[in-house]
Formats: sequence, structure tokens, C-alpha cells
Amino acid sequence: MSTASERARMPSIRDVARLAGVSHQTVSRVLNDHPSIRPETKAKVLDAIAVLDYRPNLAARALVTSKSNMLGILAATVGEFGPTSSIVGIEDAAREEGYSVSTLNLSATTPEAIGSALRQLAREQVDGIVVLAPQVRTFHVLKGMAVEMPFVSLQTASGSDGVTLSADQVAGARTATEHLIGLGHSDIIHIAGPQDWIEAESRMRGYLDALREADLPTFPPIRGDWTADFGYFAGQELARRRDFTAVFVANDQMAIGLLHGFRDAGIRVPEDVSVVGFDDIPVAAHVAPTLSTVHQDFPELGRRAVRILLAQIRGEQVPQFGPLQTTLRTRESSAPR
Amino acid sequence: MSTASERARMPSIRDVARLAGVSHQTVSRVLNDHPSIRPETKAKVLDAIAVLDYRPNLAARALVTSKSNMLGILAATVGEFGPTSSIVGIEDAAREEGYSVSTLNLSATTPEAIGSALRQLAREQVDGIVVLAPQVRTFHVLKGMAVEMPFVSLQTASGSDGVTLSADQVAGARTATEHLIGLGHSDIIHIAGPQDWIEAESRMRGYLDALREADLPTFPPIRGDWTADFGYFAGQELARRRDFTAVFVANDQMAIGLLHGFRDAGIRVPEDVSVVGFDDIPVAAHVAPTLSTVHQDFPELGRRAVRILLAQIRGEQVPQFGPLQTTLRTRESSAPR
DNA sequence: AGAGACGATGTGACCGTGCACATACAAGGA
DNA sequence: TCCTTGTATGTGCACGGTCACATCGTCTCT
Repeated sequence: MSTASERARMPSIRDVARLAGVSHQTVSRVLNDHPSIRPETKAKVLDAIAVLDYRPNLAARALVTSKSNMLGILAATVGEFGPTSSIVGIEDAAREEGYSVSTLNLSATTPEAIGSALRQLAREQVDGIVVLAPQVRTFHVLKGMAVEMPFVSLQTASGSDGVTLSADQVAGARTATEHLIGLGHSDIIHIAGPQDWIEAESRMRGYLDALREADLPTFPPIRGDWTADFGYFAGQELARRRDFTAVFVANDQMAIGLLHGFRDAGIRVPEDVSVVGFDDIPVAAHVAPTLSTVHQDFPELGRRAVRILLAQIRGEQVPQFGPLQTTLRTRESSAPR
Repeated sequence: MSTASERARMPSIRDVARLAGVSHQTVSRVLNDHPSIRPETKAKVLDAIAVLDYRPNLAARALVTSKSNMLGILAATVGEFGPTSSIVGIEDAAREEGYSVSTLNLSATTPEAIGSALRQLAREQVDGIVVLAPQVRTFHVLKGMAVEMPFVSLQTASGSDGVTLSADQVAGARTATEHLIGLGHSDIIHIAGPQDWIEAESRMRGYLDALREADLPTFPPIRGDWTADFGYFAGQELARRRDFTAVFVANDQMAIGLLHGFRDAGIRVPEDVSVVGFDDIPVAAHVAPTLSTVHQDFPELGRRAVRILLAQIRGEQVPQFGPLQTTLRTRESSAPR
């Protein structure tokens, strides 16, 4: 009876070496594609590997090389649709390149919390970090921490010197606003995201740019918190003032809440007021009225982030991507004046 | 000039020992809360740790203990709201217990893909796996693979013998259906999820149970794919037959699409037809009409999964949770007949 | 008082890799 | 022919922890 003794130890590089009749170092060379290996020898080793069902021990490798082949994701998003979609792209791209991914969700964005999160990821010896912390504050903390580790932020802060990338939020917001202007609206309100979110600022800037260029009046933006609930309250508040005919909302959730608020207040969309959102979440095409919005490719954003990060890690030329295009999806909620 | 020499090596356990004037083993004992350490000695060591800003090397620890303090998440969800929310709960709970989390997204659910994903996680030496692979098929593959690793599935398959848990989908679906019955509806249609999804089956069963119990006719369920787009098509199709007055939809996305389809077909909700969804996604409260649905606490589900998994890993008594309660949220889309 | 038990600490080996260096042999140039 | 150069492989150690065992002193029981 060949009962496995206690805890069958996994085969190691030396077991493979013994079976193949070579030294453990030769096995290591085969595993790492070292050039100076005779094809014949290589075949013997690969055979032995197959026979033993050998798998390299990543912990041991990480110990000796100080590289873990693992990327960290630092996420400070409350479960927004966009960032979540990007994470999928990040993971896929990372796995493709042979990296695994360790995700860390930030509950608070205090400098302390960010610091401890970064330390945690450092302890795990991740080789690089993708930051999905859209708050301006987070960004500053990161820069100030003198992280000794390559990292990429999915958001571009104005005047940032680190390597970052993002869909062109400003252009997207500008397109959306220009769309409303093109429909004949001249009094356009903006419901923005929280003050310290980078995207919120970018989208607001796009809105302001478009209005300024068209010589139209701007309104002080209303600061929201991304949630549909806030959009609803905003809709009820806005119903009191009727000095506008269109609203550009910084994300779809708030826009959908806004539609609800308007509906309850007796304001018809798009007859009385046109509404345009941002993100193109899956239900945007199905709410009533269907929501005009700005589409962006979140997973692709994540994939690009990984490519940039890996180039940084490997010391290769960092690829320069053009800004990721956003697309306006025109639907029922925006109509000519 | 105190330029860092080449690559400043991180302080190791022996550096700490030297500074504290003890042996490296004593430091190790302090780190692992060994009982036999004099408070005085412990203080010295902790001081040295603080001075050197020492952090244990997780790879080294993993190498010698064959434990990584890392959990794996095997996700086979296309980005559904529910599973994604659960992942957040999983990560939080895991971090709290000192475990990090490595997520792996499955693109396909073929046995080969699942197998290679499991091997990948095994290579990373995760101590246990949380499976979010709601497809029945995945579940069978997992059982058949004789995984030598603790794992928990977030979904309960009928007659499963592994450790699993889940919100009580059947009860939730039953409550939703009973709600419609209570409103006076007797012809209630069900739009289900894909055939091999565990949740889809559970929700359908709850629907069937409620109808059978009330001695009402059942209809062959319509098989959807969870997407809002499908819901829209279903709405247009259903508009042709008018042999029903209520629809219970297996998730909110499809329900919202259905509302859209009905709207386009001239069917009024809830005047002509009542609709109830499932999941209570954030916009459900704001679409037109606002959507009655079944709320469930996804993050809590993830947290429970982690507790069960850790108990399994540590060889402790596995906690028995009662089924997670679901709550019916009654809104505009369901009304008396 | 002597022996055993226990508490507090130290010593050395080992986990599975990769790296630096050594070695052996073949090929090529002076 | 001898030395240099390059290719293919082997040897020993280091990485940073934990584990098993040894050691030493103190306390307690007979």
C-alpha cells in the first residue's frame, strides 16, 4: 500500500534534476530560458518536469529574486461602475503577462489609511501598483510618500509628473456640453462629482471650456456624491429654479436620480429640460427616458495601465498611448430646445 | 554624503536581533507571540523593530511554512452587480484577518479554464479559495477536481456536500412572487437567468413554489442572460401575448430593460402589468417606474464566506450561519390588480 | 538535597530558488 | 602548439524566515 507519507512534499527543482540526470542549476536555466542549453538537455529536463508534475515555488523565487510577479491594485472607489470595470481589465492584462493581482480596497482616503495600504502592498512585495484612487488628495499623498515602487494612476491630475493615463474626460465632457449647445440650449447647468475627485474636476473643466468657447453663461456647479439618491434630491431642488433648459451630469447614476427627481417635480425630460450623463452604464440605454451619455472603455483603460506599469517595472520604454477616446451616445433625454 | 549603497537591503530578523542583543529566534518568537518571552526582552525587540522599521518578509515566511496568508478569489462573473459587491466584502474581511487577496477572473467556464485557474491559484500558494462561479457547471468541475485546498462557494447548489452558503434565494423569490399574488395577480410570468446559473435556478424554484402553493398556473419561464438588453427584447415579445398581469424578473438589470420594452410597446407599468426584480441595484429606486425588488446584502455574504473559509483553514469549528435574509422593497412597479 | 519540570533563550539546519563563480571541453587565432 | 574565447554545465552559497533540539537557570516535589 503506497500511502502518501504524512504530507507529500511537492517536487522541487532538485527532484527534477535528479530524474533528468543534470544539476539543479540546469533545471533552473531551462525554466528561465537561459540561452546556453543544449536542446537535447532541455528536452530531458522538460520530460522530467512533466513526469513529476513539477511547478516552481513562487515564494522561493520571490525570496531570492525580491520580485513577486504580482501587481497590487489600490482601489479607493465605493463600487462605482467605472473603476470596477477597469479592475477587470487590469486583472486580465496582468494575468496574460504572467502576473497575479492582489487587490486592496481602501475604506477611507486619509493619508494614514493610504500609507498603511501602501505598506501592506509593499510587504506583499508586489512589483508595482495600479492606483484607482480618483481623489486628488490620494494622489498627493502618493506623490509625497516617495514610494520606492513603480506605480500608475488611472487618473490624470493636472500638472502631474508621475506616469498616469486616463480617458480624455475633459474632451468627453466638452463633447457632451457641445451636444447640448448644438441642440440650441444656452442655459446649461452642471452637476459635478465630489470636489476632490479628479474625474469630477476634469468633467467640470470640459463643461466650462465648452460654455466659455460658445460665449454662454456658466452656473456654479452643484456638488454631488455620485449617487443616484443625490441626483434625486438635486432634481427636486432644481425644480424650484427654472433658469436652465439643460443639465450635464458628471455620471449616470446621478443623472438617473435626477430624472427621477424631475419626474416627481413634474418636469418633463426632454421636453422641458435635456439631460446628459457620463459613463454609459448598462442600464442607461433603458431608463425612461433613455439617457444620453458619454461612453468610455473602462477595461481598456485598465489594460493600458498594466502595459505602462510593466514597462516601468522591466525598465523598458514606457509606451505612450494617445488619450482614450470617449463616445457620445445620443438618446432620448437630450432634444432640441 | 550617505548615498544608499546600490540597493539598500531591507533589515532582516537578524539585524533586529543584533540591535536588540538577542538571537534571531527570539525575534521570531516576539513576532509570533510566543508565550515564553519575558516582557522586558519583548520590549527590547519591539524597540529594535521600530528603530529599523523592520517588516517581516512574507515570501520567506511562505517558503518555510508553506502558507501564504493569501486567499484566492475565483470569479466567473461578467461584472454583475451582486458578485462584484460580494468581492468587496471578501477583501475587507480577509484583510481584517491579516490575509491578502488575489483575484482571478475567469473568462470562460470550460473545465480546462477552471482547471488552469485553480492551478494558477495553487501555484501562488493561496491558503484557500472563495469561488464566485455561479454556474452549475463550474460547481461540478470544482467538486470533480478533488481540490486539495479549502474552498467556499458563494452559491449553494442543490444537494451539494461541500461547504457553501448563500442568501436564501428561494425564499426571496418566493416572497417576491407572494407579494404579486397578494396584490391580486394570478397570471404571473417569470423571466429567469441563464440555465446553468445556480441563482437562476433558485429564484425560479421560489417562483414556482409560491405559485404552486397558491394553486395558480405556472408559465414556462423565459430564459434570459441577465442583461438589460435582453429584458428589452423580452418586453417587446411579451407585449404580443397578454395572458399575464405580472412579471417576476430574476434580476434588476433585465427588469429595467423589461420596463423599457413595455414602455415602447405601450404597456403601462404598473397599471397594465406589475413588475418585480431581484438584487436591488442602486438605480432600482430611481428608474421609472421605481422598481419593486428583493434586496440582499452582498458584502455580508462575502464576509461570511471568508469566516467559513478561515475556520476551515485553521481547522476550527466551521461557523454555521443561518441563511442570509432577503428583504422585499416594494416600489411603484408593483400595484394591485 | 537531588531530580525532574518548566521557562527563557540560543544554535544550527532547512525550505526551494537564483546568482556568482568554477570547471570542462571545443573552436579559433597567433 | 599554446593561449584565448565561448559554450554548456556543475558547485556552493545566499535569500529571510521557522522548526527541532540543545542549553541553562529556577522552582517544586519527594
